[in-house]
Amino acid sequence: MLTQAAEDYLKSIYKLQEKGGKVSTGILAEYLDVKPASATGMIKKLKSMNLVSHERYQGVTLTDAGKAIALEIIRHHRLLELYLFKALGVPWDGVHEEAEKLEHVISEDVEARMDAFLGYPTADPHGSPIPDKNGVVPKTISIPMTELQNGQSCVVAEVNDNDSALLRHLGSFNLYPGTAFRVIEVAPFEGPFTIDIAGQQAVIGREVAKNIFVSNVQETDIV
Amino acid sequence: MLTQAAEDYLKSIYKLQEKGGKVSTGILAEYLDVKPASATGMIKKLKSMNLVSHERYQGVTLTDAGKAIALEIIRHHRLLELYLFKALGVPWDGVHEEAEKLEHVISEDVEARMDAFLGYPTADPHGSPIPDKNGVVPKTISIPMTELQNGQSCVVAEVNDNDSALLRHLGSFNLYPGTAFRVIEVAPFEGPFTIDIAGQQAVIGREVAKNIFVSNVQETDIV
DNA sequence: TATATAATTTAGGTATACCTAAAATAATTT
DNA sequence: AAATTATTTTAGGTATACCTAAATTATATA
Repeated sequence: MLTQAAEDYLKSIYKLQEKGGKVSTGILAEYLDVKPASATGMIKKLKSMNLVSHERYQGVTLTDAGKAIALEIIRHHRLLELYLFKALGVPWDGVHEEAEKLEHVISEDVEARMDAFLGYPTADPHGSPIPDKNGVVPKTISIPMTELQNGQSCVVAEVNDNDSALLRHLGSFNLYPGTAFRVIEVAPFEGPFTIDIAGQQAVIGREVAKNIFVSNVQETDIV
Repeated sequence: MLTQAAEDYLKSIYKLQEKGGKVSTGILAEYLDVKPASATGMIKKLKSMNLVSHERYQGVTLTDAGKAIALEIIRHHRLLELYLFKALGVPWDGVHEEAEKLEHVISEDVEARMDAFLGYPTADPHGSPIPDKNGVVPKTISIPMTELQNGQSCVVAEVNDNDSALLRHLGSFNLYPGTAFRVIEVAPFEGPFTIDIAGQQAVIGREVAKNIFVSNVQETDIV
């Protein structure tokens, strides 16, 4: 069994790898809120276990074995989030923190039972895909809300899950994955978005919109 | 926040204190499967936090603060066991091990939600009392099954929860808390018990019977 | 290209919680 | 009471995972 810290490193490397290019020691350290020297140490340890590849000053990459573990932890995390949300009614801005602790201790058996209870879901409460037991991640096609134009309608596909206050804010507008809305107006000069959600108007600032990803984008006639 | 190890020590001291008299370093170490020297170290640490009282060579006692924490952990554990059993269908011989890990990471919020889901229960799947939020332990009146006489009927109140194989064995006879049975015959010379459970006969050895505690004992006419 | 800046790694230190082996203390037996 | 045995504690060591500070290596600027 890996330590919790090692699991967190693998998970973080995976997420950073997904987001963008090279995962440097510094980026990884910042993401995990530790000092670069600590990241160097853990990278050496993970390398000795053949879970990551690493050349000095060149950044880290997950090996197949490391990626499999990372995906397993992410699966635990996202299934737990959805379970807490659906079965116990934990608000969506609280599930992340809770799952962060549980993901390291839940057994495969309990996970399978939650999976069955939830009907083998493919996305967590924030819209993030849940990898299956074999580490296959369901594909989701979505674009940042910031790319939307006047008059376009769409459905919320996914939102960033790492900011509780933001999630509460989005919740107050009902901006959950699955919710449809239409862009009434994008203010010029990178301004805020005025949108229509089920007949209600809402103004969404650009910084907030950056955290929202949408799908099913369609041109609509202005009513 | 206490470390997981410290919480386990407090919980163990509480349980050993319940069972019998003085909790010595050696007894505690054996119970936790660590060396006596390790127990000495942790006792010193807990004493410095005013969670236990300890005089060299005299055994440990929980302070009020230590007892409160011990009861909180035990509450977590037993609520989790019942939740896993009822909500997720985990077999009763598996819930202990699972709860052992979860009890240290579950939040008060999630615990309160499980408590409500379960209807504020007072006993776990093995019949052990669940302390309430204030640390009050529901009183249970029960006697060891080994004290039963021919012809007496009773209800299973509690069974020892620390042996999976035993629990599976009891489960195969339906000997769960709440199940009623009648003693048909106690074999002489400390022999096994022949009992009647819902019309089915079963033979329960003495070593097994020592792990079963019963209540509502009544004399019955032999039919 | 030389120098300044930034990123990374090494070296050495902290805290937790375990270990073994030896010393100290208590309890039991002769 | 003395000697043996058992228990407990001290002393010193291991592994994990973090830290700071200094040294190294790479990158950017003059």
